[in-house]
Amino acid sequence: MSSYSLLSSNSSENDHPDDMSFEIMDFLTFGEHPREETSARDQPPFWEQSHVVLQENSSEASRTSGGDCSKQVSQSARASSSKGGRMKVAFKTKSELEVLDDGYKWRKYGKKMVKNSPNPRNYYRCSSDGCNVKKRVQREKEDSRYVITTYEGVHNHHALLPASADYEASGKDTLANCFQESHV
DNA sequence: CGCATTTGACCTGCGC
DNA sequence: GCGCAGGTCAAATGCG
Repeated sequence: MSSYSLLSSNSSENDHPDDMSFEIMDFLTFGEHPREETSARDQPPFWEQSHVVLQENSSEASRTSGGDCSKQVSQSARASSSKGGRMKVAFKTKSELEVLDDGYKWRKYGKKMVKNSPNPRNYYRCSSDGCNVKKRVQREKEDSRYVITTYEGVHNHHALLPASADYEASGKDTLANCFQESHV
């Protein structure tokens, strides 16, 4: 896995540092852009939505994303089709939790210590039948407050958990909610 | 008891 | 061909 690298964060501004449950620091996409293929779907995964948003508003990302979720996007997405095949999305978040609630149910299937990092990498698979989307979660070595999450593949189903509705009611933040807010 | 997590073993790809 | 590193499997374990 050396076909990409995370963009460094340029942003030092933080509108609501004390309110932050996490910040979205970097966001990258890989492989085919799913928008054309999945345009018929009424509810694409949140990162696809955000990918579109961030690409279209790349220069405005940092100021359009400081909404109710108190999240901040410091760097916009970069698309690549060099690898072809499976869609990959990677982003860095500031969070105490490693597993951010994105509305899908994940099953952990592996954990590995990686070279050049004191933090282990965790491997998750979508637990829905027939959906082989995977994600890797690893804390950044320089600053373990940041979590690097890489999604691989595209869900062939809707979110298992009604994250938006449930968490809206409880006032709890989710990645999905944040991106929804950013989208407006 | 069923399901999720843990964790060591195994597999695979890549560089030398 | 060998060794290393990353990724996955699956038995053991824990928890609700």
